[in-house]
Amino acid sequence: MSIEYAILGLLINQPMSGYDLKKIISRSNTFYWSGNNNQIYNQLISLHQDGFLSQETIFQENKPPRKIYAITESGKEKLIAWLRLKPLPPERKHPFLIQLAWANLLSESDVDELLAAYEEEITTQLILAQHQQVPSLANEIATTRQAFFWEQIQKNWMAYYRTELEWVQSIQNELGNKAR
Amino acid sequence: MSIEYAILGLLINQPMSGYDLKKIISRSNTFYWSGNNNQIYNQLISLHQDGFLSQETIFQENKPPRKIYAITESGKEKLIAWLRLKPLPPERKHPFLIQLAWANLLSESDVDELLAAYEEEITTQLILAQHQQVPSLANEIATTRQAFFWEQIQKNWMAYYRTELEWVQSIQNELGNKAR
DNA sequence: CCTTTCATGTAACCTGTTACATGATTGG
DNA sequence: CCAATCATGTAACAGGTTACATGAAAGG
Repeated sequence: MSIEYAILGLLINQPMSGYDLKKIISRSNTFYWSGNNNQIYNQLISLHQDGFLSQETIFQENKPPRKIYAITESGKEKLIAWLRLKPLPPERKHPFLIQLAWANLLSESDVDELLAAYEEEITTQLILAQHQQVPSLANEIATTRQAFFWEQIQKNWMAYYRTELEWVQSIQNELGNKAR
Repeated sequence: MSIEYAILGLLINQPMSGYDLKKIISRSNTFYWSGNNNQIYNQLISLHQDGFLSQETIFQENKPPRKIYAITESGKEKLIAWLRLKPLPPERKHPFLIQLAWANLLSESDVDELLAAYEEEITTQLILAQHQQVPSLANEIATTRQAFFWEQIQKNWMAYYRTELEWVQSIQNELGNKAR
């Protein structure tokens, strides 16, 4: 469960409410979660209970009160200990590959449509990734070192989608050269 | 839930038991599932109940009986209908990117270690993908058209890991050029 | 002797998703 | 007037994982 650490990391830059975290997480695609309530609010409560976060409630006029969470020393230690762990390999769920695996059951034109639809889908994702703003930079750049790492993350997503796009286009080319 | 369709697809090539499916699914990395019992056996039962699979029990000497499942006409229709659906974008879980996002909290040598560990991890995955055998080809090649699609799937995995590897190596280069 | 293979199945659990609920305020 | 924003929270469910259980046979 690394959403736990994404939360701790975001709270290093500045204290925030669950609502703020939810917005950042659901709007970025670096954090691949939907940013749903259940996970974030429950995670905050349990991190708070375990002393990794402190919490302060701020009452506002005409608006619901905000619960602001800040990371504690032990929270920081927990985060840093995790950061040093051997990285896990990335996981991919790729239902389109399952579709392709039995695409021989489809007509040529159906396959063409499938490939075109996938190409479009990835193109959209690539454009979204290009305009993706780095959340931490949106507020205050912590250090140039952090900015460097965030750049690398964005590069990773771009390279990922570009590879996927080139792949589907190469299939289209090969099919085009053979028959049509 | 596309494991459902992975099962239907595998059973198009030939009738099989849950045990056989489990082996194929857990040994290939095209199918990203662990191939655990719960999902496969339950899925088989529910597909059978809905008439998408037929089932026959074969008793053996000195071995437990096998339940052989075969795809029915309506199962084939279900599969083909799904194959024609607009493909979903691939999903990635990439905890290493979350680690990198706050890698500025680590020392330079810790970061170097992290990157080296990730590079090694991906290299291993790449080698595994190279030696990965296509399950359907292992038995009988259905058509050259299917063989073509399976090749593309393997290419996708290879390109995926190669991109990831080049990415991490480019970070190592940039860090190396700056400081050391 | 211990592990693996064959073959099916159950139980408990974790992660994550969608949908719902409240209730005031702002904007098109 | 309807939708979105602010802000927290609950409930139900889907998808997937690990671990356990059985019991015989084969292999190192």
